[in-house]
Amino acid sequence: MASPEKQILDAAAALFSTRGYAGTSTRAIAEAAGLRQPSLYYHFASKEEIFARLVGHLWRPALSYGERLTSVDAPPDALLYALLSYDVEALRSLPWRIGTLYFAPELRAPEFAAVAEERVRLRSIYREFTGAGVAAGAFLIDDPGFASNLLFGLTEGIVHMSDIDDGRSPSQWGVEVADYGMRLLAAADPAAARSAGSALREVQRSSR
Amino acid sequence: MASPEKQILDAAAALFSTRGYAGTSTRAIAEAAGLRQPSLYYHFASKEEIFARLVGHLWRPALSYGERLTSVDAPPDALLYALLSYDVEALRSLPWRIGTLYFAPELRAPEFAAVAEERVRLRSIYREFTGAGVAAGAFLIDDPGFASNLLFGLTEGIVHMSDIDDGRSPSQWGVEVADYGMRLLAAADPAAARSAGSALREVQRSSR
DNA sequence: ATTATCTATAGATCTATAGATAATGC
DNA sequence: ATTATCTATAGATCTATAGATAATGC
Repeated sequence: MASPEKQILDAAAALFSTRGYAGTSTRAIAEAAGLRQPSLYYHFASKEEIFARLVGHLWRPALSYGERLTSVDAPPDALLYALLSYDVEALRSLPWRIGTLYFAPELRAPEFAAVAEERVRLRSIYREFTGAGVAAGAFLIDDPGFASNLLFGLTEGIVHMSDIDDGRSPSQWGVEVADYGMRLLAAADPAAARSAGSALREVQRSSR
Repeated sequence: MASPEKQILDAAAALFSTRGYAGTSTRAIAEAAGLRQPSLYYHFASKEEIFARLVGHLWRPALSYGERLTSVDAPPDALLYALLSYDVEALRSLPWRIGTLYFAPELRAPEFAAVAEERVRLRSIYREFTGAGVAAGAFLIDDPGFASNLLFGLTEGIVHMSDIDDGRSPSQWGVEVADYGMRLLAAADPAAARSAGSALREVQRSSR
């Protein structure tokens, strides 16, 4: 039997992501977790704290990985491939439809400025790798700012495809979306980006 | 001076899209529209009716256009180019950040099944044109189902870029995203798709 | 008479706290 | 004594209705 905290967080994740934060009552969370409404407050100080526990680190894994990649000596197309595939795999691995909380209006509130800032930093890493790739002639497009925004938007759009459950595993989603990303950027040598990018992923995986 | 209905809808659009449906009170809407809370009910039967007026037709323009395109005799890459550019232009033309309501959890409620179904139909048109393009050798990818989902996700991701206001007009957004869409699909002849697709847009525009 | 607003308020929530209770561990 | 729950409830909302009021148009 899972701990009460975990049961509360699971119930809240399911409810917040289907009905939204404001549309979910503490009573609904509690009952889904098998408790009475006031018992939540023994484990969490407030409804907002429950939400913060769920969304406080949404971008963290991809951001950490991206930041580590910035100090790796590898071609920019490989770096971007690795980041894209990691990011998408992480999104597809999220439990419930928790990724849809990326777009919860409450996340834009001042209390969650830190979360929003992590998103901005991740986007800027996409931008950096795209720009470096264009400069190096690895991506044959001419507007890295616009293209990297589209690419970032594409990854965020992934969370709305959680209703699509073809048989693909999260890691297959990662590499396939990364392949399409290389097409979108008109990669000069997508096969090289793929193999070098996948190699960077392996390094990541084994260093855990 | 705009009509009270319009002022209410404008206020509600701004509030719903920044705070969400459940997070917006009828009092907040009324006061933003310059009325007292109960006066809303002279114009609308319920809070939900206000929401329905805003989101009831979100996918309609693109869907209508897409359905008209299905009976046009043109190469599939041109059809897809036209649909993509139209869709994105329409999204970038929405007032406020109303497009973010595409993802409001309330839209998944049974009352809005008709809206959700329009989205599904639009997605299936994307799918149809993509499949036809692959069959005709116009798109050099091998999984039209997956690719068209990504493409559709990309357009939906556009609404989250409403904070990005580079100088581009909605129609520039349309053609540029369509250009990137052709890359994503590995179009065999993107320039042809662009010129034929743009021509289809012109026909559309002038027949209004 | 109709239109468009208002004040007042009913009735249903909702979050969070107070304080009782039972079980566990020293 | 501490831990984890419970019942009861305070106090603040929130949606929607009732019914008064003022202005407009026949």
